[in-house]
Amino acid sequence: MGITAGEMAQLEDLTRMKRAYRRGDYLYRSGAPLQSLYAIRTGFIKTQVLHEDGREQVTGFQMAGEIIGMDAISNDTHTCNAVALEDSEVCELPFGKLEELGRKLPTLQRHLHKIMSREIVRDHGIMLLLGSMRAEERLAAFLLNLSQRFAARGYSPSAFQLRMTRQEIGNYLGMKLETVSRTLSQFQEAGLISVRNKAVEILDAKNLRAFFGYSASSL
Amino acid sequence: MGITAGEMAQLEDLTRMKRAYRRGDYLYRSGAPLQSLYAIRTGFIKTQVLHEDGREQVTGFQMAGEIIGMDAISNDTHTCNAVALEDSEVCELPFGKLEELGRKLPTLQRHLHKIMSREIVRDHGIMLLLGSMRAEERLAAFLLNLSQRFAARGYSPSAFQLRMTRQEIGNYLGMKLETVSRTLSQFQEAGLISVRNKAVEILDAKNLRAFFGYSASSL
DNA sequence: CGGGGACTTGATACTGTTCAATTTCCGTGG
DNA sequence: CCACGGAAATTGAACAGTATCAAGTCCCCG
Repeated sequence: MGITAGEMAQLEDLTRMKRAYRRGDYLYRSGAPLQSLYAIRTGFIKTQVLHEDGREQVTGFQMAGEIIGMDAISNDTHTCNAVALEDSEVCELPFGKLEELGRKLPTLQRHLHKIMSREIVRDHGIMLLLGSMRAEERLAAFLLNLSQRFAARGYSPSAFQLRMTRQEIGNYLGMKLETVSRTLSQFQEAGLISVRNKAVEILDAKNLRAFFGYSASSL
Repeated sequence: MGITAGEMAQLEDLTRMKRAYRRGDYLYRSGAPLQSLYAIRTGFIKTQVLHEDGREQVTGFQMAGEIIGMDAISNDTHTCNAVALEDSEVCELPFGKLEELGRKLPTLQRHLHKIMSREIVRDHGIMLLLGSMRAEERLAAFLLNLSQRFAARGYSPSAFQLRMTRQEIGNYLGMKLETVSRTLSQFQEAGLISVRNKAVEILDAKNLRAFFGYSASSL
């Protein structure tokens, strides 16, 4: 690929600036100028857009290995908030350097493009979910998506802790917290899952999956 | 910016491959390999994602000056369909060349990044709309967004033709075609708009805007 | 260990869907 | 160019899915 030692060093430099955030801390806020993209190392982050009238929409829950902040490239200004849902470690990737280095390293360039594209595809999946699924289906999709992402990181796909409140889940999925709670209880009664507060166990992934047609791949 | 004559020529080459599509033609289909991005010159395109169970979701209506196809970068495969809603002219921009040229022309590179980011921001706006607005608000937002985009292209912001059916509008906005129809009639009775089939006139943008808090900027 | 937020559950209200019946529009073929 | 036929749109009535309001419990943070 023609990566020189100097370039390699630059790339390493990019990932060295790790920073710790406490639960509730903001990585960035809507309106802040674009400085960096943020690569999550550990922890859990939520992103949310705000509406002038006070409404807000959670646009995603991000975990280790995921990169956020790309909304800011469009106008050199962040258009959403990013908040730590638990204590987290995050790498700041100065976007200017990323672009510059991308010009020298086609692999890096391509990688950046794929990451942005993946976000677009994910968003389309959520539009499908919000636009055409019922509450049960949305929640089933949500749980299976979490399950899959935990599995991909070496954690149990069947037992995990929710890092967000019912309110935040509901906001993300376009439903009220009471509906989230009721639907979780309903899944539990049906023997599909077991819930106790934030501890969730998926008992019957197959039938849970049946709730919304098929795979939870693109959330 | 240090653009050489040769590079300039390459850039021009990119935009030369214009192609005509008839109403109903597909620019690309879900599953097709990534070849190009598509810059719309004239006409109207809709993009839609498909779900295994047959459900589909319109993810956008695109018009002159807008670029689509970025969903395909993630996996080198398109994840949605793009269909011409009327006869249209579209430039194909071979993505490989775009990336290559981006390495030489920082301005082009930055431009591509902004376009992808803009799509992400737009999608977040739609998530907000789908997740937290009522039918009236969604439709008002939709009409004002169209109005604004027509205005930006030198057309009347107050009188225009819808290029899509009630079904397609409803699918995009997460509601049924009957609800779209009813809500349009309701807006008309309230003196906010005038509708006759696909011909829409916005009579009272101010009060229409009041329906959903504020600006239609990010749709 | 105290208190406030998070969660659960029930009863009721309401928005939007579904089903159905017409009407209108528009593209196609004669 | 007109007539035809199927698609698109409108409108009504009954129904379903969620939201809303409310009360009470549980958890966990400081």
